[in-house]
Amino acid sequence: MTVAEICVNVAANSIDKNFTYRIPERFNFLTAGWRVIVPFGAQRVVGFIMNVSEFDDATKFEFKLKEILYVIDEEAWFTPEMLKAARWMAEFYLCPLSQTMGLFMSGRRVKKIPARFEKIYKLARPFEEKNFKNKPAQLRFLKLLSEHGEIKADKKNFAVAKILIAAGYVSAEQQRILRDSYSEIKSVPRRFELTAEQVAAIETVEKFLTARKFQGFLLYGVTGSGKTQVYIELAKITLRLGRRVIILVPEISLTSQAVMNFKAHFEGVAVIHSRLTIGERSDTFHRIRSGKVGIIIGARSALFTPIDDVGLIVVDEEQDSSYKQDKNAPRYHARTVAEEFAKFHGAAIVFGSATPSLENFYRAQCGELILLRMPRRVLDNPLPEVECVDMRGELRAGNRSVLSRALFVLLNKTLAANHQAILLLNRRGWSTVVMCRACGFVYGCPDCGLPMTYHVDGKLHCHHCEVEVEPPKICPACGSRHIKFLGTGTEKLEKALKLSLPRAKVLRMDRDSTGGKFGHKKILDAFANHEFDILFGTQMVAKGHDISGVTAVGVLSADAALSFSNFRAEETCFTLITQAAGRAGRADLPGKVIVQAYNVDAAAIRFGCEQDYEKFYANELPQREEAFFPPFCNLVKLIVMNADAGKAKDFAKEIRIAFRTEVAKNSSERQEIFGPIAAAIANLRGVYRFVLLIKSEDLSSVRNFLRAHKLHRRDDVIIDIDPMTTD
DNA sequence: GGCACGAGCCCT
DNA sequence: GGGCTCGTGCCC
Repeated sequence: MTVAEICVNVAANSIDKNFTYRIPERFNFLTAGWRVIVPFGAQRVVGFIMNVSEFDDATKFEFKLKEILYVIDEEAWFTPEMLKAARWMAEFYLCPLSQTMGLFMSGRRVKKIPARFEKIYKLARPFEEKNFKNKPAQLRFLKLLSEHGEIKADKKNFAVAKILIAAGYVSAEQQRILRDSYSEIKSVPRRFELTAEQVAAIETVEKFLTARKFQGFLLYGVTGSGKTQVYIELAKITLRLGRRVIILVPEISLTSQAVMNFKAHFEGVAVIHSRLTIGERSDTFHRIRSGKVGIIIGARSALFTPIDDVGLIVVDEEQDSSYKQDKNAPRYHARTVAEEFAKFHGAAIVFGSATPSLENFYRAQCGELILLRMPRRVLDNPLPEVECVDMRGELRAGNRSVLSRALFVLLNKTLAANHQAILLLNRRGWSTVVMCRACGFVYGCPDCGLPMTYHVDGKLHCHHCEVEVEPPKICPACGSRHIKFLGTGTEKLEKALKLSLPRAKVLRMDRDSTGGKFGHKKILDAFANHEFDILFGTQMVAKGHDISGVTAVGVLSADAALSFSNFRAEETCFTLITQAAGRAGRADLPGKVIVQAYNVDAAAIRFGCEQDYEKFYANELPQREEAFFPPFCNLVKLIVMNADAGKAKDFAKEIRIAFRTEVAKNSSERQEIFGPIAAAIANLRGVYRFVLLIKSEDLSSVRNFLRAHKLHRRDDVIIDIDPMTTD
């Protein structure tokens, strides 16, 4: 009798084991990696074969064995490397195996189902409250429905909805989820003379590529030092060896740029990211499987492309926090996962950055990663000159504008010379805070409580949950009419620029102005063609593009990031300044940068203006060690949730006590736990959230603890390994 | 996720 | 007593 160990594709934290099914004789070809349909309870679900084994026909199992019903594909969907990777991820991030397997299918969807649907409930006919006197849950649900119009089906509302559907009050519909499309980009190769440093970097990596041996590298090259050209040369070598290449960029918006660079040199380039349509994705997968593609470019989900024999993985701008999936499970860091995948494949992994993450630079110092330095710009272009402006001085001098006098002068000079400028202001919208002058009440999002931003459309937007509401005319707390709109976002900056530089053609780039297909690309192309003089916007204006006419850069509110009580605040601030400054003067024109800040003495601002990463690193590292933060510890964040604040807090305290007695006391390594404290989002749609923070030198004992208490199987606890924030 | 089961609750 | 609600635990 042949038996398969199967991971059922059911989205439930409570399932953390595989199930055994008999393989009928007609499916005797099945091996690990195939996708099948199996009976599961009363349902039929998709299952992934993890393992196949033989048993004596007389062998009795403790349970009644069921049979595999159907086979989905014509070949195994998962390669052995993919199975290994999914298993490793589920263990490392303490999430269900089906979830990490799902990543390799771009979600849990199965190929043969042509489109993606979600079940929603709608009100079918009006209801009267008096008819539901003894049915509080039904009434609550009906009220929610009439409020929101429609509600997504989930585990909690299933039972109530079923009753109401039977009674005719509610109808259920399958709603199709549609996605954006992506099309082809063409470009012409540019000839490059490699610098000595580029050649040295390429030769170092090449040794490991030809040996097909795993090794990690940190390509530390200043902005404009030609990192992309190194990636391209390494890709050529890898393809010559008959192996594949994965190029990761932090965001989907940066794929166009990367694709353009690579298409100039290679035929088989595929783009994979989460916004491809279903048809495009399956076409791309088909191209990859048929061996026509050697290079995959994309955001973090490109790691999960069905591809075998990977020889090189590049993680460009490796310090970027977009590589961490924070909002939903599995909360993985693409940097960590990419490196583990490289190990499975015997591949080289190259982390590239002008401002490496402290974690990786530390590892390079320790010799764990091989450090490849490129301290000079190509063609010996000079780094731009940076001037820091103290905005307190501007106020004292009577300048209340968002632009300092120095920046105003620089912009005028730049315009007069017919050059271009980039301004960075890392906040969207018009006003960043809406506050009552009488009592200090700050208007928060009805869902998550975070401060709401006023936009020119006249509404308050929550930048966290996309909620929009009308701004209050009177203060909801004290009734005062003195509502004040504070802080400056990109929309207000736009007006300020148009007023003070009326002849300049200005172009705003932020999440609100980059909607639709190729929103980013259209804006950057228009700017590169010099249809505009000043490009301004959020951090996306500072990321990885190379526009030759830009000689001036302004960083407004450079110290804004420092106001967050995050141990990475200094690093984020430093990186932003350096990356923005790097946009200036990349061609033969010298660049000039003005950094505006209040807190001009902060180390991040000082070293940022000097564009000196290593000084910043030398200053920051001892502080991390002193405070026992990464790279000196591993962080694990637990968010404990409950509609009852007391219950959530009590449970969190129980966990803390257990951790201290079971782990902290018995470990020879340093193990600490802090909290519970209210989470940054202290209340999400009526559910209270408390944070416990674990700092550990030995993650495995932390994982054992979490498993022993089955915390990873609960729906009221979020486990975030290597979180980006500590609240 | 979906479903059965059963303890507890209100109704007539 | 009976029907309904809602939480719990199982599914090879």
